[in-house]
Amino acid sequence: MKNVTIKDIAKAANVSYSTVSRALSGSPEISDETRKRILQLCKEMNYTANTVARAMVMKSTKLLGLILTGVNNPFMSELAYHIDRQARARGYNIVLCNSSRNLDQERELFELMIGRQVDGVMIFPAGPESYESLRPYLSHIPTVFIGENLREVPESYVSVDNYRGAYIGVEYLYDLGHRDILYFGRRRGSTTHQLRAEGYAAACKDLDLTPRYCNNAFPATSIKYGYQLAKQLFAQEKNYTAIFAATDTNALGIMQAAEETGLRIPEDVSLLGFDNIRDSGLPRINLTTVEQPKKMMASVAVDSLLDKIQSELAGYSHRILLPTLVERSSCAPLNRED
Amino acid sequence: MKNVTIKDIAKAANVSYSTVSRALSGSPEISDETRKRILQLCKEMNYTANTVARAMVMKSTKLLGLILTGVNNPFMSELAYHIDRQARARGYNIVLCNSSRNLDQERELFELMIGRQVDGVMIFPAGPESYESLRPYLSHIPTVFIGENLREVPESYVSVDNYRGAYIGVEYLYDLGHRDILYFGRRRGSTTHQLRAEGYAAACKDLDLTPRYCNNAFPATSIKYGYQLAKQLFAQEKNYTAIFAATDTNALGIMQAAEETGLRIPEDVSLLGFDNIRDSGLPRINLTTVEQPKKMMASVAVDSLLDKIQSELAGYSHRILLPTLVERSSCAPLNRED
DNA sequence: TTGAAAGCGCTAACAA
DNA sequence: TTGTTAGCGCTTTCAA
Repeated sequence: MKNVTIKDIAKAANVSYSTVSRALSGSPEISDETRKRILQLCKEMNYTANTVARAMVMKSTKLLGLILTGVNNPFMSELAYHIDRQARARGYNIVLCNSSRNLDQERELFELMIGRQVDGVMIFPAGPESYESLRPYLSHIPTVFIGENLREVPESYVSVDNYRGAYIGVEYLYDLGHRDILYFGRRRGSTTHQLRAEGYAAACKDLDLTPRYCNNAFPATSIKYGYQLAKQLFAQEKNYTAIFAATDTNALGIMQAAEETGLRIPEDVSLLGFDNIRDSGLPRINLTTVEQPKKMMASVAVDSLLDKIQSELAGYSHRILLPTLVERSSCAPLNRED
Repeated sequence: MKNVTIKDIAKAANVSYSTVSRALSGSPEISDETRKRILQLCKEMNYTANTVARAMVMKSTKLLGLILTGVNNPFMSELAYHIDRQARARGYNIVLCNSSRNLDQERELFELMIGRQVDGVMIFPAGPESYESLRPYLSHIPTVFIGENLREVPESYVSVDNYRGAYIGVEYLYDLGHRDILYFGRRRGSTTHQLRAEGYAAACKDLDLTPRYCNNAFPATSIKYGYQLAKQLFAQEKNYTAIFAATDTNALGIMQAAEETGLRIPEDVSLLGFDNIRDSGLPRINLTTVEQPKKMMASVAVDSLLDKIQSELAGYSHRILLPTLVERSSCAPLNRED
């Protein structure tokens, strides 16, 4: 079970162990002949370099922390997948942790990451308070936030232009003929949601539409909460022809409530989502939605982080990606009789 | 940016650094007074223990490798979530990697894990060949396989009783009145699938049913392949009243094809899945299915691995969990007129 | 081109 | 109860 070390190789090759190190690291200060001989020996003796020992002297673990609120969430699991691929291509591995949207845990995880000497961390924050809560650590370790817009905060993040996404969504519905568009699931205490609501409001203003809201007082966004909210909504009089859901999970909840209520989508009401999670493309669901480009976000997140690590520069960057509309079949043109 | 070390604390406290180490590790060979003083100082000076250095002398990184074919898959992302929670509760962290079902990458990943000195690895194998392919490493590092049954192979694994699951599924359909049950998506080259097919066949035999198969010649299981296969199937004459899909993703593909064909589920044909992935519980989908208990699998996987790590024992264990039926609305009773 | 030796931050055996 | 010291496996000066 004991692994063979550089010393074992040195002994076998009858050289000093610094020579072996040189052979392995591809240093030029070594003769071709000895290098070959040593490399050959390494293969034969089944040598695997000890990354931990190397990390200790190099002061770099080639490890990146990834803190998510939960990988089980389909949006995040896709993100995680792409982040792993991108990081690996750049020679790094991922230490994955879930905060369960809990600020205390989140802080604990950050300390853990620091103790583990990861070279940097990517974090999908538990909430808008995360920044304040994590601030003491941010000067100790390169960090990039993902997903949430931190706005004026002087830390790196990558996210989608949520304002613009909502704006695009309203335009799409408008072009389909809709004039009464309900914004469903507005939630306080989330910058992301705040920005989406602002984009919606702006588009309404520009297109001369009356904004209507169905606010989400629940502490989070989920299918269940979306469902409960929609049940209440459908019990009231309907003064809209289209619903713009703040998130796809909300939209999924709406679908369920609609089905039970006998409301047909898109015949009786059009439904537009935001995020384009995996579920939205499923048969029978086919939700038209504003997409967050997850693969791109992952790629940009890793790149930003590595830039930050390598440059030693204490600056920060805000990378805002443009969302696009993914057309499926939950929105229909409105034949207005006016 | 430079982190404070045990030496800095020692200097500040005016003690030797082994004393600091003792204070930190909760050793009894130290006076309460100095311990308190040191701990206080650590807090003030913002000391975080360097896990890498500790790992080096302790010969344990408290890191567990997790190799999946892809976290973006909903089944695996749930598994990963629970594995992280369970591992963390036991003081370990997860290094996550995706093999993309590629044997070469899988092998590379394994070497990487060994180099990183992880204490053990959990792997959802790329295929049934994985065991042979990874064999050379298995003696170097405690490993447990997840998901796939390896049958007679002398390595630890945790999986669901796929044979029994299929059997239960047929019984359920039988109790609903179905006598003509098609097994959809049988695939060679996967022990898991093989076992499910065997369970199906055995149940048919015991219940005096004629087994019917719709084989999957595609290299993997996915919604897309399920859809393509189902399209072919629905073009032929229908000699069954229920379809038992080998996996939920297959079932999802069937749903899509059925929709296009005008076949109603469950009115025209009942549909039963296997796995209970997250999507199956979505509104409008509501797939009745045989569940793999993911949380339990995660928990058992972590426990088995830690047992193996701690006991130093070179044995292995096969943990087979019992699947259960999750009833939703894709299966209907059959009113037979016989 | 190679070897000797220091040191990364920590634990633990041994001395005091 | 505390200090001294060796050593984990590696990289990297500095000498030879």
